Parts: sequence; structure tokens; C-alpha cells
Amino acid sequence: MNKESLETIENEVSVFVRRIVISEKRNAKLERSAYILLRQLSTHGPAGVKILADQLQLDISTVSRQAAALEHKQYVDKVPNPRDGRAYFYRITDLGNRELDEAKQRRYDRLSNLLKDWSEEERESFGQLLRKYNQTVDSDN
Amino acid sequence: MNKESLETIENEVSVFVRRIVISEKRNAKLERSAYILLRQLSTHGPAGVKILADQLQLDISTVSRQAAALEHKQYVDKVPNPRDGRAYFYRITDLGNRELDEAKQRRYDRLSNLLKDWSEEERESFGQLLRKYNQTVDSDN
DNA sequence: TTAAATAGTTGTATGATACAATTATTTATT
DNA sequence: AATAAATAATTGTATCATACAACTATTTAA
Repeated sequence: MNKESLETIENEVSVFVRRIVISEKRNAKLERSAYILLRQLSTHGPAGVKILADQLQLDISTVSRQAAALEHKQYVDKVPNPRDGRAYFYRITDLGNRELDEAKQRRYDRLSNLLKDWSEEERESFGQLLRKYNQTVDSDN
Repeated sequence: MNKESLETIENEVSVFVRRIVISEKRNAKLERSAYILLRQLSTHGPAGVKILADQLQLDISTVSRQAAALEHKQYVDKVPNPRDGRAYFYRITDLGNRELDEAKQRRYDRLSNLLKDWSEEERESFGQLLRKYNQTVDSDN
């Protein structure tokens, strides 16, 4: 295995992560964590904190707080699970969906502007490799 | 521009970042921030917090604390700048270099294991695209 | 029917970061 | 030369994202 590729990945990843984290903090109308949680609820439907924590690979206490914050902003409803008195479903609201769509759009616009001089192949390839990396990590657990 | 690529990048980046941050926290003998700062001192030579903050694109207060933490662990020396009584140089120590090398090795090993089933082209391409992304962000500022 | 397991919340802690205020020193202006 | 302005660094305070541990309420298993 060529060590140079690994070194490049390793070196660039740390910079990459920091840049993303910082740039997202600036944009932050909807924080990264809220965005990801909303997206999860939007694409996979209502769920309780246990399920969400599993899906997002976070601690349930973390998700509990994030969900409470979304509820406070009225981006989600917290509905009791009729079949389990301990449990709830968090369900994205219309307002939440609108905010999510807008956040998505802002993100796409920014990315689209940033990567405007890349070739179509590069953009395509970058997306695929990020996806592949994430899948590799997941299957590694 | 193909919107699908952008969507993929956008969706995968947030997961990617979170995975990295979490996995680095687990490994953490040397935290990510400390690692990056040490690496900077190692590759670009001694510098004060102002310079480091510029290079790393962080607030000087952030770097000041990180540098103080490294000094406390004796991974760096803090030497007064002879030409400016306000300023200091942080200089990596032998111990710091050893720790950095070990941390690097651990990271390469982990990455090497994780990406063992990728093709050489994929690894190469992933590193190049991450680098290109970082450069694109930098030149965008 | 009691014991064990589970869903969720809340208290506490840590790491990474920024902004604002402060200190000490240097550079520029009068 | 004396004073004002700029600068390097530190420290106080705050926020966000996260985890672990303790706890409550409820459900499931023995």
C-alpha cells in the first residue's frame, strides 16, 4: 500500500474537518447538529431518541437535548408513543420542513459556488469517495 | 452543474465530519487540536501564537490555550522572542517530536487498516480531492 | 408480583472554539 | 522625548457538541 496516499488523506482530513466545523458555525442559522437531526427525521420518519441515537451513532442524552431544542423551536412535535408510556416520537413539523429545505438550499448554494471551478468528474468522485468512506467506517463497527 | 453530486457531497460531509471527530476523541492520546498544532510547529518551525493562529485560521486565544497545554506536557518550549519583549516562540521538543511521530503512526495504521480494501486509485484520489477542497476553501477567503 | 430491562431526562464534565477585556511592550505621532 | 496608537499574548466568560452517570417512569420477564 502506498504510504503517500495515506499521509495525504491523514493530513488533509484534519484540516478539512476543522474548516467544515468552523464554516458551519458561521453560517449557522440551523446548527450542524440540528440540521442532521432534522434531516434524519425528514428522510426516515418520526422516531424516538433511542432510535435516533442509534441511527446517528450518538449518545441518547445528546439526542435528547438536541430533540428538545428542535421542539422548542417548533421544528418538531413530540408525540407520546401510544404503545409505550415511556416513549415518544419526534415528528418534523411544516415549519421544520421549511427550515430544513432552506438550510439545504443555502448549503447547496455555498457548495455550488465553492466547487464551481471543479470538473463534473471531480465533484462526482468526491461525493462517491466520501460516501464510500462513511460506509467503510460503518461496516467497520 | 449536476445537482446530485452536490447533494451527495453535502449529505456525506456532515456524517464524515462527525465520524472523524468522534473516532478521534476515542483514540485521543494526543487530541486532534494538539496534534495539528504540534504538526504545524514540526513542519513550519517555531512560531508565536499570532503566527500560528494565522496559519491554522484560529483565534489567537484558542491557540494560546492549546500552546499552553502543549507546554505543560513539555511537548513544546516557550522561548521569549529576543527582538520583541511581548512575543514568544513555541518550539517543539524532542519529547514532542516523539509523541507526534507516534500519533502519526497510530493514525496511519488505523487509516491503513480502514482503507485496506480500497483500490490504490481510490485512496490516491480521495487524498487529492480532500487536498483540492482545502485549497479551494483557502483561496476562497 | 416482584425484579430486571428499557426510554427518556437531567446533572455534571470535557474539548474546542470565539469574543471581550486586560497587560505589557513596541511603534508611530506630535 | 513624551504621549498615543498598535500589537502579542493571556485570561475571563460564553457557547456548542458531546459523553457518562444518576435518576424517573414504565414495561417486560421471572
